[in-house]
Amino acid sequence: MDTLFKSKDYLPHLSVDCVIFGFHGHKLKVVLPKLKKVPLCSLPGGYVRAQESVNKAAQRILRERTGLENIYLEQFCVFGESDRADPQVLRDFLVSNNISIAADSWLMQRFISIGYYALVDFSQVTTAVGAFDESCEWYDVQQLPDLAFDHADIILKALETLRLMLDHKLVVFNLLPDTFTMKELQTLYETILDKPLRRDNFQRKMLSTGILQRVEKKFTGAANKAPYLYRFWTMP
Amino acid sequence: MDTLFKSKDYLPHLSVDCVIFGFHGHKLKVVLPKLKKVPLCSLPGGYVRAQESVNKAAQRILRERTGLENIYLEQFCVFGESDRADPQVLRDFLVSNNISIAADSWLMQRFISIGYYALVDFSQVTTAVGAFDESCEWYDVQQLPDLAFDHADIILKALETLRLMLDHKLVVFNLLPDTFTMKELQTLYETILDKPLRRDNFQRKMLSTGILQRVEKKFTGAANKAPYLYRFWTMP
DNA sequence: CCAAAAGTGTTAACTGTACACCCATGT
DNA sequence: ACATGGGTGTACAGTTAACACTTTTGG
Repeated sequence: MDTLFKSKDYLPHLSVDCVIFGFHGHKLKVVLPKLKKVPLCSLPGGYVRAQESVNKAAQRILRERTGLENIYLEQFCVFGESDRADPQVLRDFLVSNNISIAADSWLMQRFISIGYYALVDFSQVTTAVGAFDESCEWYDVQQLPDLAFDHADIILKALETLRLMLDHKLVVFNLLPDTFTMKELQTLYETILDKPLRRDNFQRKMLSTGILQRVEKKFTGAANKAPYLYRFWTMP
Repeated sequence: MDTLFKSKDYLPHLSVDCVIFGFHGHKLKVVLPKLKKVPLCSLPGGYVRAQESVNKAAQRILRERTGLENIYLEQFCVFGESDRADPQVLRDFLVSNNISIAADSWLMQRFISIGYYALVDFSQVTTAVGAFDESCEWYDVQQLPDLAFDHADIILKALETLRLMLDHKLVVFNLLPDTFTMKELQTLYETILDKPLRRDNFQRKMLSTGILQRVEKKFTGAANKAPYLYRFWTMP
């Protein structure tokens, strides 16, 4: 492990954790790697290189986990409690995986974590299993697995921030494919806010913002009127 | 300087900068220490102790600068560009003050700064001049002096965040004395938002929140109706 | 009585919500 | 034809913005 992460290459005591949100099957999801040999998941995270900006580090970590570039990414909170990472959890992980590192290694020290959340198009992502991961999968935000350290708190705080953002920034389009139906957009809003919205008024509200471009009709084969497909209006 | 800040006592590469907002004479102000011997101000800041939470560190720094406890304090952004602190500025400061520290001292390294903003009652604060400060004064936010590093950006970002917060959190009362007139509260809002508000509607809106307690009348000796004094309603 | 500033009543404009109906599509 | 779900017209309610009037104070 020390050979992978050399202390002089990274800033000590500082980590970046990413809450990667996706939307699939009417559910809000997050990417969580499962740690090898211990029954815990963690947030995809990493360290900041000595000459790398923190934002760039977050982008790099995200790229390593999802293969995606140019992703909507926002720093939302710093987690700086001195006891936020239970050392026993880390020890269990190291022992279970036969990893021995010096007790005074920089990896054994206290870490302050900078939390980022990313909004990605679920269909575009192929999660990458890291060196210390058994798997790396999408989990329903409402049914999170057991998480290491304070990572459940971090996800909760990210979700809170996302809800606040919905009101005054149009960011959720990053969670959808290029074109989508009004119904899909509404379901996404309902999922994030965890409350039902009126179909008719939602449609009007969205159209009134002027950021939706009606593209074409979507014929699903279902016995009903084919909905329009919309595209998020971006400057050409 | 090395004798004051021992590397093992603090987390390296990590600093906390506080934007301390106050309100006086119809102006929004911030506390800024002026550096000794160089024509620059900086933000009141400090480092995080090895076993101290980041929030606690911010509180401590604030206490050292203003003497106040239990202050409204909120972490708002991390500043993590690798080139955010111009090394020449730091060198000039050190040379001008005849401070010699090793080129590889932890203080000469790159720092990631965690930005906090504080809202304080101007009249309660007596600013404390630090060891490396020539002075420590209140400055008008609209007329900031020259600032070291990226500290002007940090103040701007803090102000933006404060404006956003105005809408959905009642925080500004921390900037006012215990009792105040409706006019003073309105002026504060106008100053932060940098736009005029209607006197009549503002009054109604504030009263409708139910958080204002009418206390007594304030006779100023002016040739007009004496305004009521209000108090921010806090649980007993 | 007048000027100045505080407080309140009233109305118009706007926004959000609910109910309705019409439209398109496949069985 | 009809069941299903998408799209839109409209009316009602609640909120916000604007104007006007009254009240209080000292000169």
